[in-house]
Amino acid sequence: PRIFIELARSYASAGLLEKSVEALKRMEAHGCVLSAPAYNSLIDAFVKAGYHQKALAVYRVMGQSGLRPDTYTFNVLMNAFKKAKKIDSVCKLFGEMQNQNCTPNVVTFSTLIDALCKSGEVGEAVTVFADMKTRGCRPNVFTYTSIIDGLGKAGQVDKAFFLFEEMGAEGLVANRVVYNSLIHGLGRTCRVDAAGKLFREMVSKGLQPDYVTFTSLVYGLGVAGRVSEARRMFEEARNFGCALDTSLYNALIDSLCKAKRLDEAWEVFGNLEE
RNA sequence: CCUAUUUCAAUGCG
Repeated sequence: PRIFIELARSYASAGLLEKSVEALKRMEAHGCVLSAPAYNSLIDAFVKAGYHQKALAVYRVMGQSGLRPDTYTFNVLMNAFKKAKKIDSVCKLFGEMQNQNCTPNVVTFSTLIDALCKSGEVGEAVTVFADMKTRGCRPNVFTYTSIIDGLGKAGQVDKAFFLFEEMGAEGLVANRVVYNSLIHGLGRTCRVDAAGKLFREMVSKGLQPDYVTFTSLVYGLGVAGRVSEARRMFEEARNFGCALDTSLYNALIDSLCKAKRLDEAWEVFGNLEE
């Protein structure tokens, strides 16, 4: 079945609906069972390629062939509409799956929470977050990252911090992405010292900071007007063996320009061209 | 773009 799914996914990434479904169905002629996971995989491939409508079309084909959509199916579709910024459709699907006695799992809740955060409804996200707990679904690191990021972007860094600590108390191990989210949130609100402290903390735990980490730190220092430190942090990235990404240069040049240190900005810009 | 993935979700830049 593996081969047919892979072939179907290839067609999907090229946006070919008919061909992909045909490839998937072909497995039955070869004695394989065409199951829900196979359809889910194909739907996901269309979502990843940005074809939300075609993903939905496959979902309908699935229903017509008598297969019940499962939790994964709904998760993939909710993610599709989240990416398309159709928050109403995400919520609708969430309700729909429960009408069909399909149980939401931690991915379902995480996706919903992330969708709400990204559409500016952080309050709603917090409600859902509390909801999932009372329904016996434990948030994981993905869930926490979404809500921490959402709160940070909404300027509610203190709440974000609170949840970060709650996460640790729940026995979940913070990874690089959570740290990055919180550091970014702190940087936006000029709380660079707290951001720096977290940076050291993540390093001491053996986590490898990446270009996202450093971009957030440099950007935060720049916004706070602490340009020399921004320059030093940029060098720090080099010391950590972090690839000097364009976004990192961007953050530094931005900081220098804001501080009217244009000569230095040009100089850095010159390094970028090589 | 970057990243990631072979059934699903999280951080960056433009």
